[in-house]
Amino acid sequence: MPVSPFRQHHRDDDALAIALAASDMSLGDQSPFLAFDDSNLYDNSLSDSSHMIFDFDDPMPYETKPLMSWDSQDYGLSSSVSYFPGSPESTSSQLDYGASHLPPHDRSFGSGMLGSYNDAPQQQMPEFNYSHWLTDPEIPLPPMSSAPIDIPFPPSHSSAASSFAAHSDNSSIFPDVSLFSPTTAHAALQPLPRSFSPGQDSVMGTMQSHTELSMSPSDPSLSPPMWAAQLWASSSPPQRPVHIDVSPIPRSPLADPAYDPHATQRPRTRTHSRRSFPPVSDMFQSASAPTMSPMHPPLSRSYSRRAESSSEHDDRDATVRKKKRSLVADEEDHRPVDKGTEAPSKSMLRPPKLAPSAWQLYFTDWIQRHQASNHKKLNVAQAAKEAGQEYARLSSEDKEPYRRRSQAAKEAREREHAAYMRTLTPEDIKRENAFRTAQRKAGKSRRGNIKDPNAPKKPLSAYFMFLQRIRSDPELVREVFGDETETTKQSVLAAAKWRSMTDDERKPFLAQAEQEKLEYEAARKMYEEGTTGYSSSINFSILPNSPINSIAFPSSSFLRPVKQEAAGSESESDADDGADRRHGRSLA
DNA sequence: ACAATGATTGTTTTC
DNA sequence: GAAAACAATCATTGT
Repeated sequence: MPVSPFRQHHRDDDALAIALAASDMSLGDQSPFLAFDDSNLYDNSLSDSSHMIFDFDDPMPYETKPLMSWDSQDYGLSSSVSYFPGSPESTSSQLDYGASHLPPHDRSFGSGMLGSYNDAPQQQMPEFNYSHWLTDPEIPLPPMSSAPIDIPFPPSHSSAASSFAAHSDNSSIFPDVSLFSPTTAHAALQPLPRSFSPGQDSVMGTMQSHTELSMSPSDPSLSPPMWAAQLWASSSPPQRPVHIDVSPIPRSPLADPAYDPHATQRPRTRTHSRRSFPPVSDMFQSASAPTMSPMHPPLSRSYSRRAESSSEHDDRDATVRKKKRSLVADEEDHRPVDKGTEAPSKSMLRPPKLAPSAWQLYFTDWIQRHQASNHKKLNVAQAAKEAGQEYARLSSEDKEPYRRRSQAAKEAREREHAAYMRTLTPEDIKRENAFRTAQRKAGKSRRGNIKDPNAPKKPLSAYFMFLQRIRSDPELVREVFGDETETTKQSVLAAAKWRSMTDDERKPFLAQAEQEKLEYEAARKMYEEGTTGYSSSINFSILPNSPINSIAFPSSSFLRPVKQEAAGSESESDADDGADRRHGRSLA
């Protein structure tokens, strides 16, 4: 049944609070690569780059060493934090994440770890073999270079008044819309075409008055997403001016759950990128970043097996389950495309490797232990079998240290990966997706495209809004899905329900979708113009407390032959009567 | 192709 | 070859 809009206005605040909380949480996202600003970069505060996203166990970094001005410094650092899978004893010491990450440099070095496993002379730096696994969440972080922008909570007036205002206004295009989203509720106060910030000092105010700034939208009529509007609008009372030139990161924490004040202000263009962050670029260039330079053709052995697999090995038919691969001559490999616009023949991405699982940590320990006591070469398959059996026999407590190390590594890797993804320019992503698309079309891979984490998310369609609505309400779940728990079958049921609904019943969802689409378009436009620091990857409609949950749902009772057929009514306002009435009821 | 969902299935990771 | 993490898959509609 319809939910009172009264609740909803509190939800507006809730949504903001959630978003703030999310942004707050992301403060903990302490990847060193997020700490960039120019000063940091140039005064070699890379000191913390011990959270390596480099793949040191690859031969290449050594070969390319001369390209890296920071190498010696960082190598030293990395070794100091390199994690050594030592004995179980040393392992358990890892429980203390404080300083315990420092490896016992004694026998670990001597045994040469897995490096010596193959008698190859890669003792050059055996300790780097696992540095990419290294994760130490507690390595001291560099001082924050920029303070986060204070985002005030929305003023209380944004609550009750707005939706009522919208309701009393029948000329509104989407009469019901204010009920559905926090952004739309605010939109009621500040409709799209209007100047959305009362403060002259607001970011957008500044931008609009300096349209020639590279960071400002070229189209002054362009409105930001409503959430953004609210953001600055709500800062009115004690006006807290936010100038673009003051804040290096003109993005809204509210807007982006992944917001991180330490975050790199991601360069929008390649050239800008290279110019602004040479050390970073070099770093990524050498290890994790897309290989840009034609001087460095793809290596025969990639840095990352994962990356490699996404490129060179994508022709494994195993990855293609149902595609009937047309056996057309594979002509795409004949020309090593580097046109930029065309699909490259290889993936340029070098994301950080996966963190080792508890098992993997155990296994490397195992290998090392056996290597120390047994000079014969081990058969890896045999070793895995034996170690696997031993691992299976371990008690939960015995596994715990490994689990914890794995967990720490995983978290760090996650941060690294997120940081890495944020460093990708739209061009990088375009190129990679072109590659993946080509691979898919050739039947060589099924991997999906990657998404720009900085770009605004596509809005949900009306039907998906509808799905959200159902999933958000256990009662509706029961009503529509019955006992069906499989999501795919639920989709079928929901689709049937959707099809059975009248236009009037769909109206609120359509309106909501329409509204979010507008906001998305605005956000996208800003993003594409490179003006945005705020990219909302947040989708308000899916937040737990989203007002979408309050959309009146056409319950079975509602579906009974209702007289409100309003058949011929094609005008917006007429067609919305049903929804209005429903909300009206709940209001009364 | 992608938005959400989550159980299931297949792939990747280490040597 | 091991175990576990990761990622694709499915089913839907609308853009």
